[in-house]
Amino acid sequence: MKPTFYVTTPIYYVNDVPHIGHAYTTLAADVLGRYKKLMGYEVFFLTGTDEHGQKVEKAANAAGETPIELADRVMKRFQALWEKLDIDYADFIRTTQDRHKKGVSHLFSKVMAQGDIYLGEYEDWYCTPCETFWTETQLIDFKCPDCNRPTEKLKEESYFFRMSKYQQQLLDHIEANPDFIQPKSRRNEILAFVKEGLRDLSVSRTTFTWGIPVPGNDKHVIYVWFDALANYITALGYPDETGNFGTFWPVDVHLIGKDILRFHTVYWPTFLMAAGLPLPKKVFAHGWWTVEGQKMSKSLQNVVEPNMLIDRYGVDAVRYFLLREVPFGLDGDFSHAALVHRINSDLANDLGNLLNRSTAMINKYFDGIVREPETLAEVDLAYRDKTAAMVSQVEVHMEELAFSKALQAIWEVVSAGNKYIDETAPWALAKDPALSGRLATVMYCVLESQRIVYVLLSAFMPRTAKKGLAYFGWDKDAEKEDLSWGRLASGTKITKAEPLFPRIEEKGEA
RNA sequence: CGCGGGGUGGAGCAGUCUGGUAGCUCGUCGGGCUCAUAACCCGAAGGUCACAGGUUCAAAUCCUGUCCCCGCAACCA
Repeated sequence: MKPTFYVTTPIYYVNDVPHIGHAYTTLAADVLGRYKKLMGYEVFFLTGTDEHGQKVEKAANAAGETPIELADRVMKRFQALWEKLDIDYADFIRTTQDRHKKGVSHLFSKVMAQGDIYLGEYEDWYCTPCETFWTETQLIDFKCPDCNRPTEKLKEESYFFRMSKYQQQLLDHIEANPDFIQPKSRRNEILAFVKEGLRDLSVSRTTFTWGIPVPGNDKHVIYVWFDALANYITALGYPDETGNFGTFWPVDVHLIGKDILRFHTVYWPTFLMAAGLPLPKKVFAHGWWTVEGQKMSKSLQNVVEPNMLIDRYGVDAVRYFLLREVPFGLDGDFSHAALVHRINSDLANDLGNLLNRSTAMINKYFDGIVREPETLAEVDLAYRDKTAAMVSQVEVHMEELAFSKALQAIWEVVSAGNKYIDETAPWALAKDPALSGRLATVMYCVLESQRIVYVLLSAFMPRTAKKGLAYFGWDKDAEKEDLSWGRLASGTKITKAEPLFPRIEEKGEA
């Protein structure tokens, strides 16, 4: 039986339209999923949309539509983007779907039945025009931090989740599982946070209706985070614990942005503990993108729109850039200049040009026919070993979700290929017919190394990899076995490659 | 003194745990090659490793203090 791998993105809130941040998380999940699939895993990759809550209700009212109309509309924009980004997800869950609502109700009832959800009330400061509750510490001069108008103290009936009860158990779990929360800096943050003490959490609202009703009390809707987080199991069929739930839970990794770390590493695990379910194996919080050095914000009008990027630069260039430019987990800066630079230098000059020069040579010297290599010389062996080492390095880096390092490891072999050509100087060998066997060997090595590069790249840049592999006679999906040296068959006819990534003339500013 | 991370050639980073020629990518300059998308390969210049003390034969690396930057600090999807 195949090993399994379950990876998720957050479900995106339909109050916002897709931007580069959403694309980033989803892309990372896609690459990880594709890589695991390549390595022989049965992969379940889940994404979706979060469609309940007061903000959606309000936004819909403002737009003169119903909440579900708004959700339908925005949800399609997410799906369209994922298609354009070549995102290969297995399931797309919406919190308004029946399967989800049933699962959430079940989870809520179960936790309540055992006494970990109780009815109480909380008292906070309410801003009537904003219809929002604020804690005392959030107020500025006892005025609403949003609109600066006076607030009044109001009591609201609410269901509470006994989160405090799970504080120690959660601490123990985090301490016993160093990889549970990554990167390490985030783990430390959460550890400090939990140590300060967990309060019980309000898990219902009565100020709006767009949500899943609390079982047995229609006046309340379930708190959006309780609702949203449960998607990770309802999509697997929970509460039915056979089927996908049995196969894929606990999840291998939840990929998230750093803004929602606490929900995933405090709330969600304690909900699961209360429900008696296993905890996620890993939660990884990646960083934020700034744009041209500035914080991305609607008011600055600098929100990067992924559709436009893809149209302008191509999907694989965007995929490559986002994962190569910045270590996963750290913040990074997006700029057109940096993107163009990556395309020209890494994709056109290094990767693309290597394919061109080598396919050009084999056509010039051997009419494009791959010949059986002779015994490998030292320089060939070093190159072959470096290629093999790359495969295991990529494995190590992918295990740590170090996408940038994985790509660097691949590019070391691409560079080694360019250097190898320089050192072996095939054009010199070609002048002496007696060296034809040697020339064939050099050609074989330079092509075979690249073939393996493209097999690995199939996780990162599926279209480019497909095009590249086609030159080596690969028309099927690459598999793990294709990563070993020597699978390029002699007799294969190789045509001269078209440029994979044409250089982009600089100065093309936004 | 709330907790945590960080300040290294023009830019972005590694190295700090386990002291001992300061490394990588990009940029700049010079050279080589000609198979290739004016691409590729080689070499050079450039840093008192935030600042001030201390420990040591020896400190970017350990200790103390100072300055500066950035996360987190509970109901926010």
